Amino acid sequence: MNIKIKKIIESCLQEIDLEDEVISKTLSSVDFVEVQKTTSESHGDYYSNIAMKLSKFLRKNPETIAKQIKAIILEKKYEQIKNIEVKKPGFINFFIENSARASIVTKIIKSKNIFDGFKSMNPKKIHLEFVSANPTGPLHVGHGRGLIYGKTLCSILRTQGHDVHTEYYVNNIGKQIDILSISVVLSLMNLKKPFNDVDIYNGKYISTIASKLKIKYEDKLIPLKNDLTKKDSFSSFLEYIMVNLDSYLELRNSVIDIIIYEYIKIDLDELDVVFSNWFLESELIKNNFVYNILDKIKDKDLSYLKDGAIWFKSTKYGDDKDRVLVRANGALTYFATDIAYHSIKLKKYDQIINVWGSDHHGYVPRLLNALKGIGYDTTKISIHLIQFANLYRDGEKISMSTRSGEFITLKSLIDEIGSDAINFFYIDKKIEQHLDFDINTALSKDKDNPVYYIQYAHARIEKIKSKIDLNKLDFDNAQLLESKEQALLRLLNSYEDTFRMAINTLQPQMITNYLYKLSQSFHSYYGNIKIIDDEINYSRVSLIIAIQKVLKDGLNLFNINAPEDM
RNA sequence: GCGUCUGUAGCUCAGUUGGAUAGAGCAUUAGCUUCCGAAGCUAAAGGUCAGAAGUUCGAAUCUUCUCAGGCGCUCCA
Repeated sequence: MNIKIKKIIESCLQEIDLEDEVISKTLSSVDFVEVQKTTSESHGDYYSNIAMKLSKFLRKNPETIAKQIKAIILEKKYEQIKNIEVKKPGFINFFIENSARASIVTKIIKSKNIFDGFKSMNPKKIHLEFVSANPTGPLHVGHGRGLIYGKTLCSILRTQGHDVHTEYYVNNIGKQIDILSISVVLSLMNLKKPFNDVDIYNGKYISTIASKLKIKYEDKLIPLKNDLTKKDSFSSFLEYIMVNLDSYLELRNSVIDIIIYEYIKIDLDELDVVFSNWFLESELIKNNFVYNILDKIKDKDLSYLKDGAIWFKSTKYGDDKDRVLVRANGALTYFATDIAYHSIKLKKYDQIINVWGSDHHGYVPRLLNALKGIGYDTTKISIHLIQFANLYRDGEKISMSTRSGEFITLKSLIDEIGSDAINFFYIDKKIEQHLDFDINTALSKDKDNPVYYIQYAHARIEKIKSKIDLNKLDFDNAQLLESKEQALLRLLNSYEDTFRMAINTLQPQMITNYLYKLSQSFHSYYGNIKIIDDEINYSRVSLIIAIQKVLKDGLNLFNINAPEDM
């Protein structure tokens, strides 16, 4: 409808005597004529600010221009336009006919899925990486936000018809993994020992993993115990193990496998998250890929050798200092393998999206500059940085440190509040916004809890449907003249604009906010207007069926249940 | 110190990309059950959009500065 009005205005402008110069300056730009939904009923359904924009060029009062435009449009008598008003600075407000407004009801009811109209004109091959938590323990609540946001992006992008490949990047090598493995070793040897250079992991899962590996490794470790007791730094301990336990690498891989298959994947299953691929960081080294990339960097004169390490010249791009690619001990940094990983993605995909914690933000320019330096088009990469989420219970903030083992696992949170609440609350705020996640709210069964409130609207409508004969369904907009009905129709008419904006800008919270508003409007309607009275008003039934459909398809986009009874 | 994100009602947050009188929920106050699910509805009250300057017909939104908070500034990942 707003496109129709836009066209009407455009054709109307032809009739105003604009100078050629003005025409070329204005009409040539596609979006010069703007038509938008009004925020208040008293301003009609749509408005345009065209008169204000033109006043600059015409050097005329915007209000007189607006009146001129109004007169021309009214003269032509468009059937869907009921009235036009000109307000204060020069707004032109359009009031459309009830029939035009109400047509959205049948349109929604007839549609298969309300998101069907959102297909992209040019579907892309998109690589979407999210979670990618280090396999050093089960997922905890701190991973939840990135996880849910990532999977929601996936749904949204697939709704648009993109070919989305989801990937979990597994950091299965590096210092943290050694710390983890040694933590298990210590548990296997029943050795409690603080190191002076690093904190070990000591969550309950460490001993669980140790018990699984006991039979295989205990005998091999016992002979080493005497010597190991004397090592009081982590590095010397690790070195001794690597020299004297020839199956250390095997043990390390077993630990990672257990964590991935018996913890992380189980947690992901609970939330119906399935990755297209699990990409192992070690694969980048196995086939020499990283070293080829390092050669490329060297060829571009972007790296140098100093103190036994290879450094990337990131100061050249404004970084505070240069950054290490290969450590003096020959080990690759995360930075080095990540450059390689992204170069693979860049070769195979049209667009790359990484969902990362905002604590990585300082790292982003470094990575992009390295990739740009060796000739890649980094505009294909977008990195979504997620701010931290804090959990609250009974008004108290719950701490979550992985290392101490005192964290709350994601699984225990799912068990407590259910996946619907998880799926909702983690995306209900803008990602740049710090998120306070209140467990009490998620558990409450009233208006305090938006998930419940939306689901309740859905269930209420279902209940009404169950009481009537749906074969008699009929729709006549003349039956919907109550102000609350008009408000609902206005809201339904805005779903396409809202959802399109949400989808194009990848902001799911715009959709959840809309669903909440729609539910609110419905509950108010329900509380004040009888739908089943002595006589059933089937137009009203049609209206609420349309509402229910929007609620259902909206909830389903986020993998949230739309219960028929609760 | 440098970088980055944030600052909107007592609290938690929206705000359709620069539009008209800034909106919800919670909390507070006052109402509504012979009636489709009260898990709800109807009201009231609550604001210097952190502050200042600028851009323009028009700013919570854009620019600059100041203040406050989170995060980052490892040969960690």
